[in-house]
This record gives sequence, structure tokens and C-alpha cells, in this order.
Amino acid sequence: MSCRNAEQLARALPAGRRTRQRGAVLHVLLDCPDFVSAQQLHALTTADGIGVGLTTVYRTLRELEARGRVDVVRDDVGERLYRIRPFGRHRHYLVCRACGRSRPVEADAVEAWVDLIGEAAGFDAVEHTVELTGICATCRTDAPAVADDGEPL
Amino acid sequence: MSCRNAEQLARALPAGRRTRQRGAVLHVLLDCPDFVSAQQLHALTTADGIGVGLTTVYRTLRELEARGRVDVVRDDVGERLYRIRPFGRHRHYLVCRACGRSRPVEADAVEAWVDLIGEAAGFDAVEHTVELTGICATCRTDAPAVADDGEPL
DNA sequence: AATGGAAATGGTATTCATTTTCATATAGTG
DNA sequence: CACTATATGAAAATGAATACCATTTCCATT
Repeated sequence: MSCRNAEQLARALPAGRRTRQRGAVLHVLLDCPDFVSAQQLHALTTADGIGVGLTTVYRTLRELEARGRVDVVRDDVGERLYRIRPFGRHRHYLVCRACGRSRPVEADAVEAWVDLIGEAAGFDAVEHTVELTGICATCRTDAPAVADDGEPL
Repeated sequence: MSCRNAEQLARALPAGRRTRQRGAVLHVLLDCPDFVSAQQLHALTTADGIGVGLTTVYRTLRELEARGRVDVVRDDVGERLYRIRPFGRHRHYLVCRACGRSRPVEADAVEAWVDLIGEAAGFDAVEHTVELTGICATCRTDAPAVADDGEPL
């Protein structure tokens, strides 16, 4: 577990008290370049020896979400997946359905479109979610990352 | 419960056998201009006297989804909401967070953007979900449709 | 360093949408 | 009408997320 993101961690933290558990959740999140679930984070902190209760993981994630420090998507089961917001502002992602790797995409066009639509319809306080999934070039070329039954090979 | 959508119903049905239950689910769906949950559909068919088992409601909805006859969104709890696809093809919606009323929006720009992004990133089989929510003009002007605690007034 | 109270933690129980199971009923064909 | 693949649905299972609440911890203050 590296610490190269120390200042980013410090920036993300300032919400209430500094506790071992919140630090652990953030550390794991910062080491995950892709979206992870609360359950996975719980397992990862446990594996790291710094156990964090499931309740606290959920609470911390909700707080980070409220503070706009993470982006959230839902997988096909409706489970929430979290990822540290890489550039400080709201982003959308293209996620590979095979390997799970995600990359932020340039979405200014969509933001503008949303504003336009909302205004045209006379809606206030318009919020939006945009999620893109596909098969990345690597997974198309290489052997599939998962078997047909969904089990890792 | 009107029958003005008889031909639409007939077009939507052709999947497996013609049963009382599937007809009932479709009837209720066609009478709902907005998104409804599986649980609500189950309650509605029960209220209509044409009871349909919860299992069958879920099965029918999954079939309709697979056949592309309904659009699906998720509410903030992750619950799936269904709506008959009004123009035969994939649509996106602007949903009022206060009254729940939804309207399809013109999203060709987004479809084009998605294709562009997918191609630029070298992704295949790109799928997307776009959901817009806001407060409609009526709800902004009139008394709010729900109390602060979320209970209907 | 000691204190005290507000904030945070986490094990357990609960909720609730959705899925699975499987015995029974039904559609629709021959 | 009989027969069989298909459909139904009650009950049980699953699983993410939340509520509860006794216990612990942070940290400003003395």
C-alpha cells in the first residue's frame, strides 16, 4: 500500500474527526484505480489488518459522496461502486464489463446538453447520471478475463 | 382501466404463451404514463382483481426488458422502475423528483456522443444509461407534492 | 496529563427488493 | 380430449443497505 497520494488523502479527509478507520478506507480507495463496492472495501481493509466495520465503511462512503470526493456508479445488480474523483470535479466513466477497468471521459458536451434539456422542459435542480460500459481493446484482443459462467479463470 | 392501447398491447405481447397474467401486467403498464416498480405493478394487478403473483410480475418485466419493450431506470434506493417504451425505440427520460412524472427527452446528441467516446477509447459493444431528474414547473409553483419527511400530504 | 462530552465505531438485528425452488396449473398442439 | 412443454406462484433464500445501541475514541479544555 503506497502513500504517494498523501496530499490527496489529506485533502479528502477534512470531514469531522481523524480516525484510523476513515484513513484506512481512504487509503484503500486511493489505491484502487477503479470502482469498488463497499463490501470489497470492507474485505480489503480487513486483509490489510486495519479492520473497519462494515457499518463504518458504508458511513464513510456516504460522507465522501456527500462531499463530492467520490464518483458512484451502480453495477448490473444495483450495487453501488465507488471511485475517488480523479480531477476534483464531477466526472463520467467508461467501464470495461470484462476487466472492470474504468477511465474518465470528456463529458462537457453532455453537461451542456443536460442544462439545455432541463431548461427547455422548465425543470429546476436537474441532476444526471451517465454510465458507459463496453469491452475494452485489451479484453477484446486477449483471452477473456472471466469465464462464461462469470468465474475468474 | 382503459383499452385504448389494444394494438400496442398486442404488439408487445408476442413472447411465449398468451396468459391472463401477462396480459394483466401489460394492461397496467400501458395505463401508467410514468415509471413504476415491480412491487407497485403487483399491487395494482391485485387491486384490479386480476391477481398476478410477484414472481410472475418480475418474470414478465424481465422478458419485456429483454425484448426492448420497456425502459428501465433505478430510483435512489436502487429499485428498478419500468415504463413502456413510448416510441418503439430506446429513450431517455426527465423525471420529476417531487411528483414522479416523467417525459421522454430528445437524446440523439447523447447517442452520438456515446458512439464517439466508445470509438475514441477503442471500446466495443458500448452500452449507456442516462438518467435525468429535477423539479418540474408544476411542482415548483404549486404546493410540494410530498412533505419534508417524504410522507404524502 | 487528566477530563468530559460529543462524535465515531461496529456487531447484531432488521428491512426489503429480487431471485430461486419446485409442486401445481394451464395453454395450445396433435 | 389428451398430452407435454411452458407458465404460475407460494414460500424460502439471498444479499445489499440500514437501524439500533452499547462501547470506544477523539480532542478541546482545564
